Amino acid sequence: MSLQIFDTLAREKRDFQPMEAEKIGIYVCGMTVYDRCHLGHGRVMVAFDTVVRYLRFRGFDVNYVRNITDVDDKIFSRAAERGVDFSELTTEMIDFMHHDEKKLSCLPPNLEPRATANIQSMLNLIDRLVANGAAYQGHSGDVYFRVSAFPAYGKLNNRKLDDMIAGARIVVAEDKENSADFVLWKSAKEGEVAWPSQFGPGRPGWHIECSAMSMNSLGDTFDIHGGGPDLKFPHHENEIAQSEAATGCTFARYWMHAGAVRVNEEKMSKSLGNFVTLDQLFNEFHPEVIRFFLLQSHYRSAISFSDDALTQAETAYSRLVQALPDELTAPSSDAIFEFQKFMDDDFNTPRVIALLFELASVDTAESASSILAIGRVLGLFASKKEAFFAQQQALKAAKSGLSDTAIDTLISAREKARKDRDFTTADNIRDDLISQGIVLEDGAGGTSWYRK
RNA sequence: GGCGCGUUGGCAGAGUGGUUAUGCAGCGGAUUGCAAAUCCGUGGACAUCGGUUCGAUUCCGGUACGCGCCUCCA
Repeated sequence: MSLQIFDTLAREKRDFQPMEAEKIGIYVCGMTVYDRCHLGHGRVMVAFDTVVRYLRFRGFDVNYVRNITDVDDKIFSRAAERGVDFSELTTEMIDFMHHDEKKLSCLPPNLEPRATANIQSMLNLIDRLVANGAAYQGHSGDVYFRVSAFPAYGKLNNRKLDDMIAGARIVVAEDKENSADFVLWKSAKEGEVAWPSQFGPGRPGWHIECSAMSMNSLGDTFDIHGGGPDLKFPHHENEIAQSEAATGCTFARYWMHAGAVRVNEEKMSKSLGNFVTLDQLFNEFHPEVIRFFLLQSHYRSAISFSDDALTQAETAYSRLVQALPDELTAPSSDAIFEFQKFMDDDFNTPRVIALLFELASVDTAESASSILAIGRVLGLFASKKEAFFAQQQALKAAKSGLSDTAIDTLISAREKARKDRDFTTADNIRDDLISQGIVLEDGAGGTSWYRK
């Protein structure tokens, strides 16, 4: 069986053949650290974490690199607003990011190169581009990539240069030769954060860091390059241009892009202001539920976020957790085979989740272990059954107006009424509790309750 | 204007040229003082028009609607 990956550049599923038989290099564009991560970031984290986990399950030695963009105008202006040094802001946001991804059960990348630590590599790369005519310095001191020097420009996005210029909404800087040329090095104005360079003091353009850092860590050509949907253009197109113009080699062999997260039919984004941060979500839902919610859709399709959708996911996921075994024994080889078949088809996690439910309807130790074994490859079931439900209940208790002791008191009163065969009173108490999210269960050993 | 994607049952969401996706919700039953949970069972779908085909939700083409990118955004 071969693994198929949808390659954005080829615009179709391709058999995955790594450069080396056992080793895979994957580079994912990470966060610009000036604010908290939102669900869209979470989706990219979870999507590529799942890809990496599965490739490792498949026996590959995966070198997962994800950069941190800690040089950026938004960072500088946010830091200035707060009156702090920009590195203070980025350090704080990086901590938050690590905290968030850990909660989502994302494994840390093997390497997290930071732009600030790689300025010299970027300058070296720009040097090569200037030397071979693919870049030039304008009168303003800014250094630009010369798009006309790279005939394949637009190949990732299936765009022609002429079309792009016609529809361009960008203001053309006077010292660009071509409006599609993009900046590699921005010269610093008075008071701006700057690094010294052969082009004068300044800061790198947005795209160059990923070319420099990916080639640094994985080589001129590597297997997979991934990122969020909004990076396809211009970021990844420009990465290809500047990397391939410098090296003459194919840059990334497979391109993977996650789908957007939507809110009310619109993309969740910083500019629309319709985002919800992961941190906010963690106050409402167990992080495993959020991961499950993301995995319920295929990584490439758009996913609509709503409280209701997450609540549905919570119900569904809880049922799977309920079906987990106390300890892992041998899973069903048929189930593992099916799992691999679905995942080999461009990481079809929704189909795998359907399989988990099919397994959950079979009440055997083998199928219960299959659920756990398969789910773990997807990064699910990080908490044990009891811990999961306890954490979930704690989350709900924090939002509830009723304390545990108040509930216990009401339940005792109801018990007394039931003993007296006063079912009207007993049912009134129960209905009252249900309206406050407390569900009672009368079992053989007495009444238990949980928060819904 | 250019490039691209989507439209599946109440909702979410896979997939397939002829056969049950799956989940949530609903309905019926078992169970229960009544419930809840659980278990069993069950109805319900492929935007629209045309083409190819013995047969299309699935392939091809048109239309409508929605969305994304072309500007910072994962």
